[in-house]
Amino acid sequence: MPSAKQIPAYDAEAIETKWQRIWEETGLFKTEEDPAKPKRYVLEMFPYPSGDLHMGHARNYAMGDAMARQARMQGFDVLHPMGFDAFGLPAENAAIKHDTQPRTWTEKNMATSLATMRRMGFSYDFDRLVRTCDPSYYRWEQWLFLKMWEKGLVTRRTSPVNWCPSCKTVLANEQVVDGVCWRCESVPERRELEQWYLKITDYAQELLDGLDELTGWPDRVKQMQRNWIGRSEGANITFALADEAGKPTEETFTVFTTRPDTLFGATFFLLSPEYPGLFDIVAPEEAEDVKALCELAARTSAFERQATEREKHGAFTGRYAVNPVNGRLLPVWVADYVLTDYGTGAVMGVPSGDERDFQFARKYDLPIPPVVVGEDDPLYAELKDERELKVMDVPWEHAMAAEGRLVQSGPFTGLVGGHGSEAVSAIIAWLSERGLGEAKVEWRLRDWLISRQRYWGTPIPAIHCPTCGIVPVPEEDLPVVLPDALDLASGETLAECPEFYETTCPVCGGPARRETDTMDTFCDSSWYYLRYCDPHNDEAPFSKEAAARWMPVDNYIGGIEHAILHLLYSRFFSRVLRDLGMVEFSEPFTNLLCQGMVKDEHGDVMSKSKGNVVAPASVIGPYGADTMRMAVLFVAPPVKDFDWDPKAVAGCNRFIKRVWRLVFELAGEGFEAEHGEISPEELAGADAELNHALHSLGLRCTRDFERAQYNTAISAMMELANAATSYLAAVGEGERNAALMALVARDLVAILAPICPFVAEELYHEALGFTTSIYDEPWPVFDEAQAATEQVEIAVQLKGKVRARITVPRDLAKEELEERAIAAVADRIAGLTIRKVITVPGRLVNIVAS
RNA sequence: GCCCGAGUGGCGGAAUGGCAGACGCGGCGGUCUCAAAAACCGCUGACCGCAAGGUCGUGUGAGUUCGACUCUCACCUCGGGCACCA
Repeated sequence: MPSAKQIPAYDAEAIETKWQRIWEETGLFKTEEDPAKPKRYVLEMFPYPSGDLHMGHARNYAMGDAMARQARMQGFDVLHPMGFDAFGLPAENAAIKHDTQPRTWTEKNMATSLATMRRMGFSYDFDRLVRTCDPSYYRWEQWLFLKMWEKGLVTRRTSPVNWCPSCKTVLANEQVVDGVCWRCESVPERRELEQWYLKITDYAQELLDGLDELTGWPDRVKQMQRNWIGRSEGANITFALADEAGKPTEETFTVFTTRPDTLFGATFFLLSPEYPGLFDIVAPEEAEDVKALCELAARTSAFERQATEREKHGAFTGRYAVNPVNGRLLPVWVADYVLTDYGTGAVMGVPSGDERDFQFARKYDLPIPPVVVGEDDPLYAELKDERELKVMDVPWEHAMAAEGRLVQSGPFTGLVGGHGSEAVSAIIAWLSERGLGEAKVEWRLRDWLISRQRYWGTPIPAIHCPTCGIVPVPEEDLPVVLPDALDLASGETLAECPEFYETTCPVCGGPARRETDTMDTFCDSSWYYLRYCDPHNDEAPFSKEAAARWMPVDNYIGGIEHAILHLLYSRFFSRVLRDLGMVEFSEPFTNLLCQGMVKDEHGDVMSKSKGNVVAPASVIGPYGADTMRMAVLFVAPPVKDFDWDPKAVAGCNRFIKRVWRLVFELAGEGFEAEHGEISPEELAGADAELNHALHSLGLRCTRDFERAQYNTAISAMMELANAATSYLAAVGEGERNAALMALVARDLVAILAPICPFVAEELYHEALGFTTSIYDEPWPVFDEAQAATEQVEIAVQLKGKVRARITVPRDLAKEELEERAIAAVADRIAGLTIRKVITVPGRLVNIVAS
């Protein structure tokens, strides 16, 4: 018999401190490395240690921890590691500001963040902590760089780059967001610099194709990567420069176009202001104009120059190109809207087929002959019959159809044009036969610029020798250690630190200079997930066996802001490592969950400058970590943004306190003392109802865990608590089924455990009387058969509208069910003929009568 | 301009083509209390009705279906990605 046992008060802080200590002492969350168990690799994106963790981290890690803890209970060998993305510019800037060292600042922040992680009860295996600023880590990054170099994936070249004047370093293409530096929002300058690149473009097609296999990734992210990679199919077409007499010379230009079908509509020819050898072809009398235009382009920022609304500027070169398809002479112009680093830097001007060319033609009064007429054009019908129109007969107002039939296009007139159309193939074939062009694919993706002119990063392992050129640092000399104690506050850089850069050439032994650029921090985060598999290896970045055991990551969780940068770079690194024979897979992350942002009460992004940041500590203090964890998971589905709501937090705290009392009440003298055989078929009334609730809600909750829908998993727990509360209210103390109550109590605690670990562990011990950890308890088994009730409510519909509800035995025969349903609505269908009866067993009967 | 998402009560949000609004917040009423807080119980989409009950209702309009928040088409609004990329 359950006794009137005194229920202790719920003291979150005491409980949480206690279990945090015990879990650490017993090493409960060390990775087991038990090959008999199936593996599960649960990973949250590691933080940049810029201070303490914020709400976004708390939400991210609460999800990962729920996943890892549940997987463990389900019998998986779980790898759930954590680390720090510890190199980066904010540390250096903070060090300059406070006259300290980046390492000191970073160490302090890592310690603070670690304390918060422990306080939150995240079940990380801290023995595997990885910090990218440790030589034991970046040594292997330098090693990987050397391997890539050997493979020909590292290049050093001079090209126009984005230089951030405030960060005093170059930026990767991906790091210029909306025309400004992703970090400090200053406008980058365009500079011609020699820099280090990784040839990610070698993998462009594969990175694009691989997206189709990633069924566990959100479509949104895959779409963003597709946009970023930007594959365009078209053709390269050769145009010859004309001589004085208008005859083709030996000098040619190649243009890339996605619309070769509009070739007959070309009326001018364009070169970019940076086109190599431009001034060799400019006619002397036009040189001044062209020069002015090039200077204007050089003065304009890259972002401004690429703004869609910007007015186009051009200058005539005084020369003509020959359209290979009809011999027409096209004036060659220089235009500032032509990009130098996409395609060939030369473009054919088709004003009727391209909005930009159209604007240009209107401004400089160039002809605009239509070549594609759309279906809705009045000319279209005429065209289908005649198949030919006189050149220049059609006014320019008919321009700008993306798809339609070709006009004024010689032998191709009448063909269907548009992207990937028959006209495109026909013209490419025609050009190919004559050696004037070929099909070509272009990419928006550029090679990854990885060198940074900053101190706090992984040194690039290269040496500049006056005799031998640029040579790699020999493997045995790794790591190239980043020196401590530069006087950053006075502006000292690696390039001014002879202790660092003075060295000898590994080839000739002569005096040489060490490379003083460091690597982009995104290199650090492109392979850290592999290091976790084998974090203490000092022979290799990781062993093949360890990678084979744990990779790929089964569940990767992090913010959408990494959709392009980090997630694309990591996919690239994985493929390189595969081609180096170090791993067997191509895709590093099987399932990806991008959690939404936590915003403030008014829907604004939390930021220090706005002063609207809610610190995790402000919730953990008054309510405890369990409440904090539940709140960030309950308020919204994982992928959605949510606005921080203190009321919702209080609601979660109320629920935890309710469960606390409820479990003590249900558990009686403890699980062992109370539990006994329960024969489901003998349960009746309230007992049967409670048992049904346990199994149906347990199933729902389990399924919601599996699809990472924590908000609905929690509501299933709440419903189970409600069912148990109703049971206690409805059944007198002497009538209660103690065994059933003990079972409900144990299972409720078990399903709560992944989300609220502290209170679950405490209840498991103190209310239910267990002595082992709840994380050694298997996930409860819920039974489909017991989830079903004997009586079911059936909706009776008339033509799809619910008109009555009847309660019948679950296994009632179809005929009888329909009979009863018809009887229930007899007065409504009196005088009508029943045309059809649709029955969905256990749910509804729909009667169609007229 | 191109490409993705998303529109459901006062709010956050639930619903394998089958009883819309689970669960929570808030609100209203009650129990307990000298009182308040806490806790607990009940009600809570809109409109009509004393009530039984009825009508309407998932951004708008059409369609498919016995039946549509769910599928199809068009449109509106919001959010996101790409963008002088030829």
